Amino acid sequence: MVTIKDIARESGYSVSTVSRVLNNRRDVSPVAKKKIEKVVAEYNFVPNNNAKHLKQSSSQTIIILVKGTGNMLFADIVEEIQYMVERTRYTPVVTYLDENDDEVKQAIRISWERKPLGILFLGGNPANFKRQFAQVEVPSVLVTNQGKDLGFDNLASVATDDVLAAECAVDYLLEQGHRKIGIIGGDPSFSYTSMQRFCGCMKSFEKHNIAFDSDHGFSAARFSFEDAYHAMENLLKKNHDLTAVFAMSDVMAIGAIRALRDQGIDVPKDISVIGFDGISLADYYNPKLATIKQQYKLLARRSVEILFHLVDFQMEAVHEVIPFELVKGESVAPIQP
Amino acid sequence: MVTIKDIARESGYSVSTVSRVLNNRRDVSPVAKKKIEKVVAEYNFVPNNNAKHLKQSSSQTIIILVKGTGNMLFADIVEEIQYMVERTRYTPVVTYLDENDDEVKQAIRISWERKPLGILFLGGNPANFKRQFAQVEVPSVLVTNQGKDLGFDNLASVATDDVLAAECAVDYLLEQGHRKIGIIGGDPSFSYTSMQRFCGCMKSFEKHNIAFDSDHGFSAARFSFEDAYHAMENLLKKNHDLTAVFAMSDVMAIGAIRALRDQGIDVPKDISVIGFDGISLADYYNPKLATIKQQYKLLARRSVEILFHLVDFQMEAVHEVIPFELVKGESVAPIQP
DNA sequence: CTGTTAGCGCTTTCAA
DNA sequence: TTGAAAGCGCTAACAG
Repeated sequence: MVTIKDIARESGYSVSTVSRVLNNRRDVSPVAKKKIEKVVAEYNFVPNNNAKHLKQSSSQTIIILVKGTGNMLFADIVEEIQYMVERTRYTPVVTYLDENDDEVKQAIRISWERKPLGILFLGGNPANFKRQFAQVEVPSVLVTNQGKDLGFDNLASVATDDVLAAECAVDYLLEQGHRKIGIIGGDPSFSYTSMQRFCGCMKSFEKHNIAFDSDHGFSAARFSFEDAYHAMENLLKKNHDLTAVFAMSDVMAIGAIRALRDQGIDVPKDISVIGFDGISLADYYNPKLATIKQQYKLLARRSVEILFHLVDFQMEAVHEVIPFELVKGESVAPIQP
Repeated sequence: MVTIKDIARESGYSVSTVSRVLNNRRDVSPVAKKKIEKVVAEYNFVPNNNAKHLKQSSSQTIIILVKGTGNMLFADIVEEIQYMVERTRYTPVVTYLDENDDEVKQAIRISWERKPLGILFLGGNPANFKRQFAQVEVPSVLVTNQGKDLGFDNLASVATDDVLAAECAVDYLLEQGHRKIGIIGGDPSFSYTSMQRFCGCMKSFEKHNIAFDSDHGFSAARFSFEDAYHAMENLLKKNHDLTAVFAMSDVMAIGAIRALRDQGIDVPKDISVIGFDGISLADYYNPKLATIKQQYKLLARRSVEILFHLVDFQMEAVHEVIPFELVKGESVAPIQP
């Protein structure tokens, strides 16, 4: 492999001058710059990042840590964030983590290896933050999860109010006359988000004086079509008089609708279904999904802006709530008396 | 940050012994191992990968290079590949590349930085391979793209026959009596895959002696719901007597169906639509998509097996074609005479 | 503007 | 079984 030394030798300059050119420093004569760039191109030289980051004491990098590759809402947010960061003097670096990874552990490792200026967390478990976030010294923003209760002064957050949004979804079903409502969602004891949304549902039921038996009315699933499909089957078995379902994500809603249709049950004529997230697929599905639309562009924009305030001006970490929107779609119908 | 030196000092052993323990070498006394592991845990020590890879002459890593985060077929394949590699003595590392990145350039950089044993390319442009793949010295497999014509002896391939598969899709539409067929796909001059699939369509038309005017009958789009939606609108404007559409991906098919329905056109009663890929969403959509199902599990399995043959036994690079399956779904109906 | 020098944290000989 | 020492390729003072 060709190294910076080779380039130095071939160009007749020293390694440091080559390094300067590679990093676009201005304290290099145009002649040297030109000559070195020529040799670099000729040899197809690519600097070794390991060596670079090993030595480098800081970078212009913003890390975007995405937990869950398959999350379509995150995909939209990431794209928007990348677009925004790219047009600043910082460089976005997207890193995808497995659902089972500890995002905070990874953040610690990455901060120490890459020395980023800031980190944006897409998805994440508050438990992991409580345990170790103190070791992350880099300004960070928790996106789509509230971080106020965590109380770290280098951790801001930008999120939809999951409790309120779920409450609103169930309110809508109740307003349409539904009383026998099923819930499909993530396991509240593992997924904080699911727990929040579940609480929202309960608030709505209580407000309307409706009894809800979670043994019967709730069925747990991971956030996939297939799991939701089975959860819906499960729900049908345990409840013979359901008229509506709240699914904690649009993907789940679609899995549920498929399960219903496969049993000859029409949506929304026989059973209404409302989802959560407002991913683009929701609009392309048949029927168009009723859902709680998270404003992904605004989530992205505010996250970046707040991170930059932390990075550039050492501003205080704020916790911002982004309003959601109830999209009525076509998958919910009123109960006919 | 705590480094290997700190661990050495605290444990009373030398840096080399610590390094041995960290890398699970067997030439360490159980006593030393135990003591060092205790200190490592206590200090929450994580080795710096930059330093590690900088020095390390080889690793047990298999790199999975995925071009296109949003590709749902790739998501399925990646998951399967990861699962397979994890249960061997190798470590899978998934790296996502932007659609605009040069995957071969990245492969060169990564080989040089990470010293992997092998690389699996998901997606990629033959032009990039022609230009620079010679510089990749690591055994590789091109997944979902044919690599036979490229003629590199360290590049195998495992793919669906795109030409044949597209031909089969159009054959099916013709068999159902359709004669006015529109095509939505990627730009054949940029996307090799799209070009292949387009050729397949042409073969079918020629075989059946059907004239096809690509100015009218073809509309280009990127592989997204939205682009396909507009491509479909476009197609409708230019053709008033369409009875069927071949979309080069399931995502495109869904975008197209939405566009049709939004104009009051029913699928499949008024116009039939067939997709390509066989992603899980195809089964969950309404109507269930007619599509060409790529056997993603088999693609994944054979890719890994073939790569291991290259790595472990320096076997010759083979080029395997994986059979596809025509799924009839519900989105294609015969023409009623 | 340019070169010399001293490491970054780790792995890997080589000796002991 | 262990340790000392020599770098991996690069950046970042510092001196000129």
